[in-house]
Amino acid sequence: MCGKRSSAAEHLDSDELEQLSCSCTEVVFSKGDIIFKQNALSSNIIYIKDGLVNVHITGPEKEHILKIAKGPTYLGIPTTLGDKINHYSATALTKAKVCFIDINTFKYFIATNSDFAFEIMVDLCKNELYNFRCCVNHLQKQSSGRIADALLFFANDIFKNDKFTLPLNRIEFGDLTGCSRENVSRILMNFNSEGLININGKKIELLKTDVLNMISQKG
DNA sequence: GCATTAACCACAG
DNA sequence: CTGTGGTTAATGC
Repeated sequence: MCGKRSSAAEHLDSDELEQLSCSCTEVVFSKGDIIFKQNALSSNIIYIKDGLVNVHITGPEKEHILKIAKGPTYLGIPTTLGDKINHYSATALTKAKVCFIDINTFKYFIATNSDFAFEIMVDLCKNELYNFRCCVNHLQKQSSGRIADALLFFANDIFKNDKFTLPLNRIEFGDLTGCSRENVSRILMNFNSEGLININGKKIELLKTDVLNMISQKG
């Protein structure tokens, strides 16, 4: 039985949980491992129990990081139910425990348990709202605002700490924020010399989150 | 015009 | 892989 259940799975009864654990395969991925790949066939619902995952897509020009997902969370419901092939890839950024849930079992729960289905819908809705926000931010904020956003995101949502080690290199951080790698370097160094952050390679400490918030909002 | 922003290129640790 | 400097193009006073 799964130790880390989703809020949706809280609505399953013991028979259903039994059924879920029977149709669920747990895999442990190491840092850098590909969990699923864009353009490949997908036939499982992915549930991250634990770990950080990079969700990225190859666009017409270059690679773009859609989001950094932290377990416990579902991943790839849109890419599994929305089409036969994956529209994006997922790569482990840390060691990650992942469950592959059989799609037919998942569909069966959706069909027979409305509380479960509702929780899944809420999850998908929150995701869509988040993506809408990301979309305007990327289009309307300038580079320093987007980078401040990303720093605050890692501190507040991922690590719950103002001091953390960035799990990305500068190129990937650029792919996440929509900046060139050179610009990422420069803006980070600027923040550093202005005393907003303390940076040592990938180790970052946010010193003035109030100013970073200002920069994030002003664009 | 002049300043700002940001991408691209090249080169050095 | 990173940081830096020069160049260039677009945009806004």
